Amino acid sequence: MAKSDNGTTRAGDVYQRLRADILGGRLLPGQRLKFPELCARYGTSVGAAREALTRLVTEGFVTTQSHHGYAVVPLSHEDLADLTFARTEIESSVLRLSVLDGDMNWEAQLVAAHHVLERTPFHGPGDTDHPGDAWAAAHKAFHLALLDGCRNRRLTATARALREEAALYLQWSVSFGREPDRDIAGEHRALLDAAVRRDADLAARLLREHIAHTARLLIRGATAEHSPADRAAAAT
Amino acid sequence: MAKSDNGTTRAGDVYQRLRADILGGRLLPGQRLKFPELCARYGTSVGAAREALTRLVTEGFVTTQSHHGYAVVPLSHEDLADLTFARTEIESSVLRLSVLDGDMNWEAQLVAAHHVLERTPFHGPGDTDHPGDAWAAAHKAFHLALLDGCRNRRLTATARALREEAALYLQWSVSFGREPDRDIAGEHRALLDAAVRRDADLAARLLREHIAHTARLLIRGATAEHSPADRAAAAT
DNA sequence: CATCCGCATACTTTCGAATCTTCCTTACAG
DNA sequence: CTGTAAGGAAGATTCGAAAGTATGCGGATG
Repeated sequence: MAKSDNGTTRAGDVYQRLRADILGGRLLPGQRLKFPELCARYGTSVGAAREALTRLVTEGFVTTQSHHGYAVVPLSHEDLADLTFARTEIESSVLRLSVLDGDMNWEAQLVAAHHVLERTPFHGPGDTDHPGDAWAAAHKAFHLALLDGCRNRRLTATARALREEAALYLQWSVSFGREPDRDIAGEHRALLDAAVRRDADLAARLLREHIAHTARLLIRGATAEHSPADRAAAAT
Repeated sequence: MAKSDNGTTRAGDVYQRLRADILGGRLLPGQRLKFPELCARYGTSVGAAREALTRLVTEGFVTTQSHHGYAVVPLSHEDLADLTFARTEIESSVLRLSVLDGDMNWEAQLVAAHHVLERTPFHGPGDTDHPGDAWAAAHKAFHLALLDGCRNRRLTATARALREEAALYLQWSVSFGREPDRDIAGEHRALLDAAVRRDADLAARLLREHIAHTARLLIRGATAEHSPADRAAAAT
């Protein structure tokens, strides 16, 4: 939303590192963020940490209560459902607009992103449960490319923000188990086809299903094993 | 989005007052917000002002660039079009969900809000151009009541945030001129009827038109007379 | 034995001067 | 006259200790 002044200021620096640590799973959901710890961890003063935290609060990665400090936002099935539903609504709307508004350059970038995604192996080396980093990056790039045709800054911004939040859940999903009968690559190809053929309604519908499908897997995985909240509590 | 800790902390207090001053038109769009001025105006220290500003940035009321300070967000026709389009998309979606999900209590609150709106005179005492404060409040309450049936926190939060942003444009619209053939009260009544009759699609369509209609008036008024940006620049 | 009160501790919040960056003015050379 | 560089002023950012607030523990009381 706001093109924050990252990198050039101390506070912006801490903000980025803190954000990366939360999204990267190095800080656990629900974990309290105390100033003494933060200052030691990032080698800054209280003021800088405070500013970084207030930004993360408005982005939904951190919660706060007066005089009770800050904490990484806790994960819950309920919240995942809320987030997923919001995403299906907004992302599909934005995609529809994207397909209607997108110019040829958008199409080209989209095809390019899909090309990369298609040729990137799903699994990282060794791990057969989680998707590899390379695939995750290509996947994200493809979906952002899908939305990029939409001319409306506010809509694309909210869609992207929700996607970032969803990344938190992906990080903490115990098992990103693949359904045997699911064909993720096929879903992406179908999305690409609908977009290039300018079938906005079909594209929107496909995206709704795509998101809902992934969310179902996450919820099932989290329910089957320990919930993220449990793990966080245990590790604290 | 975040239930910020207003009121209980110093920074939260400044945040609220600053926000009210921007929305109330006491701070001009595009105006720079320098720390010495702010500290004098609100009787606080640099730190508190800074935190308030960072929050307003993420809400879209203030902009910032590294080492270049903060400023009230500048208004423009382009941005108004962007905002209006985002609102038609999101508010209509949320209203559809609201009509589908809302329970009897929601219905009751909605009817109550409409009752108040219907009996509040449009014009304040004297002024025949701008709507009166009482009407504006009732109008806002009615529209919020419309959206309140939606169970999804994120969607309702974004819809409300966009409405707040729109309030900024309303504040600075030179002439909220009424079209002779427009029947605002009738539009509201139609919205209420569709909602109570649970016709989600009709309600959504009516709301789209309602928002677009109002925005057209704003744009026309702003184009006819001085643009808000001009006035802000002149007054600076 | 359970409950309540007060104290000690840890943490959050606040402050404003010191530091650093940027922008504007002015002087100088080409 | 134009373009460039140095100096100065204005303002943004940073720091960390002081002040304020909650939490948890221990002892006293019913």
